[in-house]
Amino acid sequence: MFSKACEYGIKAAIFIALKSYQGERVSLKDIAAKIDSPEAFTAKILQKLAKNDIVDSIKGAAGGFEIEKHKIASIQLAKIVDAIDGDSIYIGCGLGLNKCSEDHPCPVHHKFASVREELKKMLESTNLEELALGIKSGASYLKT
Amino acid sequence: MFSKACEYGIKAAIFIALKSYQGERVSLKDIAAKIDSPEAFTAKILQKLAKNDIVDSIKGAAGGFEIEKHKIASIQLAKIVDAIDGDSIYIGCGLGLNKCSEDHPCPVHHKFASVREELKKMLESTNLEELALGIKSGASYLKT
DNA sequence: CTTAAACAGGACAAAATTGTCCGAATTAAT
DNA sequence: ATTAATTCGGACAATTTTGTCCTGTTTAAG
Ligand code: FES
Ligand code: FES
Repeated sequence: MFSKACEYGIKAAIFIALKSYQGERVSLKDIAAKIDSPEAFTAKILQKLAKNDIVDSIKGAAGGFEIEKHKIASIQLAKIVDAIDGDSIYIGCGLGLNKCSEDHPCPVHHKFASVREELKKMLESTNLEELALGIKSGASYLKT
Repeated sequence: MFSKACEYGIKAAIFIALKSYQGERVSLKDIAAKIDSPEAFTAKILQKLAKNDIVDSIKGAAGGFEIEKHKIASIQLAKIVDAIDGDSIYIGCGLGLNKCSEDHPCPVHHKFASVREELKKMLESTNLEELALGIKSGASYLKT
């Protein structure tokens, strides 16, 4: 469904949000350990998140990643997915036609488009804050 | 969402169903041309569909692929997807945890699982016959 | 100022997916 | 029987995705 990069990106963002909520800045090493992801690969993904203004990266000793507290609740899952995987999941044809359209639909268009719309709505209506709270409360987990 | 292999597989199955409905057997070359897919790669996928008893393959001159008419309406999209991509799309965790479960859910589990369930229902409730009829009636297209 | 901790980013490597080629086997038609 | 049309399947190649490594830069602390 999502690429590995996107999975790591989502988990990393959640973890950073959680820590930022508690006023802590986290290092790459910490992130990778907590979400169980390859460190160097995760670094690339964090660069993308930083370039897309989803997380802030601070260089130098005592540096790391953080998200401004007031932004946490306003970052939707959709924004992260879009930053990493692009928008093909929202607008691409399920059977790989050049372009998904009502005028020239593939055989599964109508059925597929509604599921895709569900997914889109879900991603747009879910924000980092609620996801981070789930981790904090022990209701959900980032690994294993 | 689906792999390329799966996309080709679905389109191929629809085309074969359409022709079988009209009592015609189709060759690999024909299929690849009509669904706009690489021929040799499509051959591999058809072998998988044949091994999974979704299509029948007939060797030799005047050979090709077909689906028994009476089976067309009973072949669900889910069966094709499962044959080619496996069941990870149904049972895998959206964030890549080893195992999706209620007991140890990832942060998006509840939201994701319901979309996934929608997808599953869609795939299970859609059969080759209706898809083929869409093509036959000109309501949908297999390429461009 | 020096050092150590951290991110940035380019080059590289491994693995998975997608795609190609070709010889072998099968079958219908001549 | 021979030939031509066709699928089968193994080996290979290209591309994309995933993952690693190393050097450079930034910055806090001593
Ligand atoms: S045209 Fe295929 S999903 Fe819309
Ligand atoms: S645990 Fe992640 S989707 Fe169920």
